[in-house]
Amino acid sequence: MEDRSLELIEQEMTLLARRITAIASDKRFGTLDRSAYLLLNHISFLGPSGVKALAEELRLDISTVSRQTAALEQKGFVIRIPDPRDGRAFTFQLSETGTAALNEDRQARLAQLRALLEEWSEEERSSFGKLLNKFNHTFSKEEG
Amino acid sequence: MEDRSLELIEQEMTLLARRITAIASDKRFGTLDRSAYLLLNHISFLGPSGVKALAEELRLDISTVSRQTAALEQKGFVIRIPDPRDGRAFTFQLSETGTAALNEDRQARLAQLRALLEEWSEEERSSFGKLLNKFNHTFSKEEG
DNA sequence: ATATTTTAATTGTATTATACAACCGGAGTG
DNA sequence: CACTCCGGTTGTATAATACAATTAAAATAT
Repeated sequence: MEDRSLELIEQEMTLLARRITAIASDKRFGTLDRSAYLLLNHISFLGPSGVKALAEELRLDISTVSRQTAALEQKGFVIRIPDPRDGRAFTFQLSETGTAALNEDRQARLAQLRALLEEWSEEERSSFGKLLNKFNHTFSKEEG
Repeated sequence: MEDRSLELIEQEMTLLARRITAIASDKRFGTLDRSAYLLLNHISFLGPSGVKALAEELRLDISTVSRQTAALEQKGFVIRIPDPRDGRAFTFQLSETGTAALNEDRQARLAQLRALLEEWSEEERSSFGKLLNKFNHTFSKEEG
């Protein structure tokens, strides 16, 4: 295996993580805070989910997700549905408000990304998306 | 522009940021905490730098970097060098201890990444590295 | 030359994201 | 039924971060 590729990936990834976090926290884009967007996004992606599943997917402690979903519920973005088969468990699903807020935020982020990647070739964008996707999947397999 | 690529990039990036942060905070790899690694890494990359330059590069508030560099200095990982041309300014440069700690941590991260990307083709790894690098540069141009 | 403004950095304070540990109550199993 | 396991919440602590106020040096303007 070529070490240079690895080194480059490692280097760039470290920086990227910080930068993504920075723009994701930027209040100019949408109204949702970073953790809210992350969670709503994943509930939308996974479908109605309990805190455990969300925590695993996002590599967060269950207690963290518990608090964050409680906050989302309190703001009316998600609805807590008791699991009929298990008296302890719930799933959260997006409310209409939550769906609307998520979409609005997502559009804002997409617009920003679109501007950023304006000068990239279609081939680069497509390839980048696929590799990011593949990386996240690889990650899930090994770590999850 | 194809919206699907954008959407995929946006989606995966959101998740990726969370996952990278999670593994970067994992104490099993190296001894440096996340912010220490990030900073030492960038000092090593940029050469001796002041808090302002580091803050800009990492999109952090100057006060944050000031505290973090102070902590690094206190631990002996960096040395504070007064700027001879400006009585207010300093640069930080890596000490031997700092260099050693950084390298050790970096090796641990590389080993993990190597395992993760074991089954990828060399072409994929190389392409991923280049695209990440390009993305960070694009970012710097537009945002910085 | 002095006064004003700008700048590099630090420090005070508050917030958010997060983890770990203790706990509660329902589910599954011997 | 007793014991253990599991989903979730709550208490508590810490780390990362931002914004505002401050300090002192440098640059600029009068």
